[in-house]
Amino acid sequence: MRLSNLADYAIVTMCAASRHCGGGRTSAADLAAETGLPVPTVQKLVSKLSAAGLIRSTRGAGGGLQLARPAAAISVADIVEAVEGPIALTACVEGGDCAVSEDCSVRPHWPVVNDALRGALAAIPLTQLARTKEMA
Amino acid sequence: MRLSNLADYAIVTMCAASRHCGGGRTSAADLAAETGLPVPTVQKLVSKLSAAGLIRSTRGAGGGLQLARPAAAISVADIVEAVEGPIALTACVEGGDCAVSEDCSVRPHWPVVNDALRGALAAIPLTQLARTKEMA
DNA sequence: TGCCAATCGGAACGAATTGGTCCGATTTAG
DNA sequence: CTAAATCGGACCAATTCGTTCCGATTGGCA
Repeated sequence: MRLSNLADYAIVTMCAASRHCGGGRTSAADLAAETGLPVPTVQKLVSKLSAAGLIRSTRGAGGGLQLARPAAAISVADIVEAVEGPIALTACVEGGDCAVSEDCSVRPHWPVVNDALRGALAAIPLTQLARTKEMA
Repeated sequence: MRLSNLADYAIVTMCAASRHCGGGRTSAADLAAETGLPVPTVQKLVSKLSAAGLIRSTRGAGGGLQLARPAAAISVADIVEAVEGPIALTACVEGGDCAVSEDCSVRPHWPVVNDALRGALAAIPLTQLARTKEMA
C-alpha cells in the first residue's frame, strides 16, 4: 500500500517543472539540481512522463522540456499512472481472472474500491501541490 | 499503486472466515481449501492477522480460529494494515524526512492524500465484501 | 556545409522486497 | 501419559524496483 519511490520522485519533479513552465524550456539536469534527485533518475522519469504525454521534450542542443498541459489539468493520478502503469489494486481488476478461486466473492467489489482510490488521487491537481508553505 | 498479493489473499481469507464465524472454530486448512490458496500461505496470513488482533487463534488438537470482532467492525483498511503495515504512501508520512530535499513542497500535502485513501478503504466493511452475488 | 556539443531515449546491472515453503514449539483430547 | 493436530517463526527462491551507464538524435555554430 505504498506507491513506489519513482512515483514520489515523479511528483516532485513535475512540481518543480511546473515552476519553469512559464519561463520556457528546462533541462532534466536543472530539475535534478532543484529537487536533489540523481540526474539519471530524473532522466528516466522524464522518459516515462513524456511517453505518457504529460511533458513535451525537445531534443538537440538548447533543447528542453515543458509541461504538455496546464498544471491545473494534471492530477496526481495522471503522474502515478504514467510511472506505475494503470491504477489497479489487484490483478483481478485488469487481468480478469484471479487464478485462485473461480467465483471470488470479493471480486465484484474491487472496482468500487479502485475507483474510490483513483478518485481521491485525481482530485489533487498539480497546482495544489505547488503551494509551497500555504497550508503548513 | 498495487497492494501486495498477500493483502489480496488476506481479504479473501477473512471473507471466508467470516462465513464460519457463527459456526464456530475453523482451521487454516479449511480456509485454504475454500479459497484455493496454498495451505502454508494461509498459515502465514493467519499468523499476521492474529498478531494484528483481527482473528483469535486457539492452539492444540481440535483448535481453530475465529474472528476477534464482528465482521461489520472489520474494514479493508484493517486487513491491509495488518498484512502490509501502516498505510503510508510515501516514506515522508511516517519517516519524517524525505532525504531528498529539505523543504519538499509536496510533503505537507501527502497526509491529505493519505487520509483520503485510507478513508476510502476504511469505508468498506467486511460484510459488504461477503455479499456474494448481490451486486454483480 | 561540416563539425561539435548538448540533450533525450533505451538497455543492462545490482539490490531490495515480496511470495512461497518448510520445520519446530505448544496445546488439548483420549 | 501418549499422541495427534494446530499455530508460530525461520529459511530460501523469485520477481520487481531502483540505479547507473551508454548510444541515438538533434540543433547551434564556425
